Amino acid sequence: MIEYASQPHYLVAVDCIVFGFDGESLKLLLVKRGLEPEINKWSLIGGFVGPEESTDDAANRVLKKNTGLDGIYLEQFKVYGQPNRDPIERILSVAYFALIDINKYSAQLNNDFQAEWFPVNEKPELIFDHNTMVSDARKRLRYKAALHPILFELLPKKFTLPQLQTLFEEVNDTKMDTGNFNRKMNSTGLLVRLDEKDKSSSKKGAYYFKLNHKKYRSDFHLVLNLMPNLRLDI
Amino acid sequence: MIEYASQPHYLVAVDCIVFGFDGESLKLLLVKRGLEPEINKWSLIGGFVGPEESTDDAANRVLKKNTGLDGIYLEQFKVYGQPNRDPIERILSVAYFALIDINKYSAQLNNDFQAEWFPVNEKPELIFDHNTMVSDARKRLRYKAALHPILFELLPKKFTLPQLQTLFEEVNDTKMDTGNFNRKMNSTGLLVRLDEKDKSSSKKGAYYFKLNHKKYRSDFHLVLNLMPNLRLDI
DNA sequence: GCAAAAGTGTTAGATCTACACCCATGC
DNA sequence: GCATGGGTGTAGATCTAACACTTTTGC
Repeated sequence: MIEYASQPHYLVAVDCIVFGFDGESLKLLLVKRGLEPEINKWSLIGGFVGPEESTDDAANRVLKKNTGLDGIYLEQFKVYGQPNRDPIERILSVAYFALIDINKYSAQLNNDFQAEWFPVNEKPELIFDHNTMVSDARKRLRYKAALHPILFELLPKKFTLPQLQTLFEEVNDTKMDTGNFNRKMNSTGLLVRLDEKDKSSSKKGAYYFKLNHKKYRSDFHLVLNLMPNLRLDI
Repeated sequence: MIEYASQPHYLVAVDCIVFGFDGESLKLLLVKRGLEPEINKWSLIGGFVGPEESTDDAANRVLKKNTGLDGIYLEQFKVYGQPNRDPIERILSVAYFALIDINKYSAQLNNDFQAEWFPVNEKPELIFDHNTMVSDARKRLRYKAALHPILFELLPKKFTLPQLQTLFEEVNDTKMDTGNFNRKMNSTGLLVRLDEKDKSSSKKGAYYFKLNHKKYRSDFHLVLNLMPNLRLDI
């Protein structure tokens, strides 16, 4: 007869792949690890799951501690459960990806914690299986972003169509046709054009848009066809 | 300074939502639970994760034990990590959904284990949060099946277009236009028509098809548009 | 005026949807 | 011959991809 008491118990952690976007490239928030083994090496933001909290709670707590932010877009995407993924002791890690508005929060991040933003294609080597986690998270982000408008979570309140297109191109590692992109975005009803223009990157200037939050909430689960020729790994 | 030793350890389990299809309705494989608490109540197939195995290994082992089958289509989809989900002690559960060909394996299942197939809409109440798991698994199956040809995993070697359509309709809880469905399926290149017909459900008979395995493997990650007007929860 | 980025228009082709219509066969 | 489920055809609407074109404005 199987009983609970005779079964092995394990450490359980959460790790967060935190994405940001600075208008040019997709970025990743990494921290210098604060405990042995591999102390002071780059790692994902993570921590152990406490006895009174769910894994979601733990991920939010860890993010809050490292970024000062509440209410971040957070999505659990995979458990890493290989018995030997940590050299000291078995730890199961529940991985989350997080999307944050980099502009809003960068000041706090860089001062209060040993956190640093890296362009996603120029990240340092990470500890353990964190490199795999990042790779998996990028795939998952790509998948979700092709079907749902989650990338708006990465943008500031005001943004331009060229910025939005760059973001899509970064996430999908591809180039898109501007005409078709604009038409598609405008047809979703998710964008509200403002009168103001951003002239920082062109003479003509690009209109600022804001998100139609009502439409965003109501149509979030509607599957859009945001990327042509979609081929997705996961 | 945080150290591993001072952190809490938890039980970790896997639970499998096993789907089957008998040609008419989508089914769920459930077992009578074999340990306290809630012994002899209906539950998902599950078990504790052993010290030397990954969670994937554990899911495969548990499935093998309960179904006699190797090489089942298996996909991890969520961790259930609420601290109080089990009344005795905290257990984190890694949930997998599995797709199996019901015809091939039903004999073994029903004899050797206390396993039973239930139509997915007529399942009994399950223990703990297993009802939520089933509901989440159905959503995830729906999502994936709308974009990738995974439902073939549920079908026998030979199947007809009407059967396939019924399966899609069951999974998505909707009705589809036969003409459009057939055209779409044939255009994927995934089907190979056989000479034989199934006359069991009509006078004219429906051609049997088999899966083009090569195409299935090569195009698996290509995102198809298998369902119109898609709205997906997860 | 010219260069450069933003944004609009156009067009051929593909796909989608709804629905009408033929097919094969057991009774 | 007719009912029944299987399967095909078709026309209009919609969507797509590619690319040419216009707009704006700092220099």
